[in-house]
Amino acid sequence: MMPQVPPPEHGAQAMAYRPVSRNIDVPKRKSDAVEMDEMMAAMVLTSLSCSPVVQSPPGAEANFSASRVVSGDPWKESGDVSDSGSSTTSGHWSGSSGISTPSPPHPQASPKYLGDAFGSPQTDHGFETDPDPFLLDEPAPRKRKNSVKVMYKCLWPNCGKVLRSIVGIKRHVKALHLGDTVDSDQFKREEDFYYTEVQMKEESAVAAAVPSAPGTPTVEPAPTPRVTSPSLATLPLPLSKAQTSGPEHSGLESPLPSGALSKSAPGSFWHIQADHAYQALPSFQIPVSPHIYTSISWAAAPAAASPLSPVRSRSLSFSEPQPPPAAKSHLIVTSPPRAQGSARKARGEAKKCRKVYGIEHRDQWCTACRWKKACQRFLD
DNA sequence: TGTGCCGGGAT
DNA sequence: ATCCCGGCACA
Repeated sequence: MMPQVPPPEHGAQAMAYRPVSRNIDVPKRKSDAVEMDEMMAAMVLTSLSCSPVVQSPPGAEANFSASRVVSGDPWKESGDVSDSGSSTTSGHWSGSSGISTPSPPHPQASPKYLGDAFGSPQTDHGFETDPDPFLLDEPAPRKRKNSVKVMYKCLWPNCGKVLRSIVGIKRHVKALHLGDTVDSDQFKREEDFYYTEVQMKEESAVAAAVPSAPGTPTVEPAPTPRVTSPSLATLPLPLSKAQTSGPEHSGLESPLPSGALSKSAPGSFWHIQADHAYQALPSFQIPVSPHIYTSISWAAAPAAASPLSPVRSRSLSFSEPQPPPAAKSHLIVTSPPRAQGSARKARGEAKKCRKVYGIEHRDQWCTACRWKKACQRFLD
């Protein structure tokens, strides 16, 4: 897990990682204002029609930030885009990422995607829906009914695919019909000729969109202006999440939204609050790690444990001594049949402050240890 | 015997 | 609430 120093030749790619720069990026590529407007309209529409609930789902987010992942700061990104408590829903993260993770390392749009479009004509009953993540769980109730939504229909013979976003449709055209020569300048704008704008009622649009949602682990966000490397879209999320704690991002940490901090708080944060775990929330100092293990990484672990662990252990090196999941589950299993009525806690195996720091460094102990209370730093 | 920590006292 | 310690249970 090397720090993703942006290799020079990929500079352009890595630059488009965040919404901000995206906006900057777009106008640069689109010279005429009209198209720009369409673009903006599409984006506005999509964002409007997307409730926070929709945005937060990791699946969407995961894919969404695909290109940004390159920049190696997905955690923060997630905070940016939707700071709704995604950390508690970590299960989702793992789940969806688990599905999308095993991305074939092909630099093309996912093979199945292509295969579908070409191989099975039946997919084009005129309404194959936008495989963009928004519809993943677009909560219909949130929609403003009767509002008209602009959709984009592919005009390619026998295709008729309808997408919500202009970007999506362009991408579709490019990827499927023009061949994935996305970067070549000659096709740069050609895709514009292969789609048309369609106005449809929000409701029907949704109806069209939703059905495809459940089964398909889709891989692409509508408003992604970057078409360059579809494969990126399948980057495993947990991985990126794990990266957050890595020192390699330390430079980016300062602008972190506080929300993200409190939830994910990469190492840099908790040792600021050196010690009062005992009375204060343990989540700020070292004890945080166990919580992270259980609530986040743990959930993600089954699917992506191995890639995670190295990073994790590095960032959480303080709590290294304890083997997270094993210890936890063990605890759960054994605790119910707790020893004879005594409320006394079975002595933990984990090292405690005393052992770790020694009596001579008592000042480094956690407060609990200093007060002869149950250690809060090295929980069992 | 050293250690972890409960229970409770002092401030 | 914070700090401290006697004393017990455990390894």
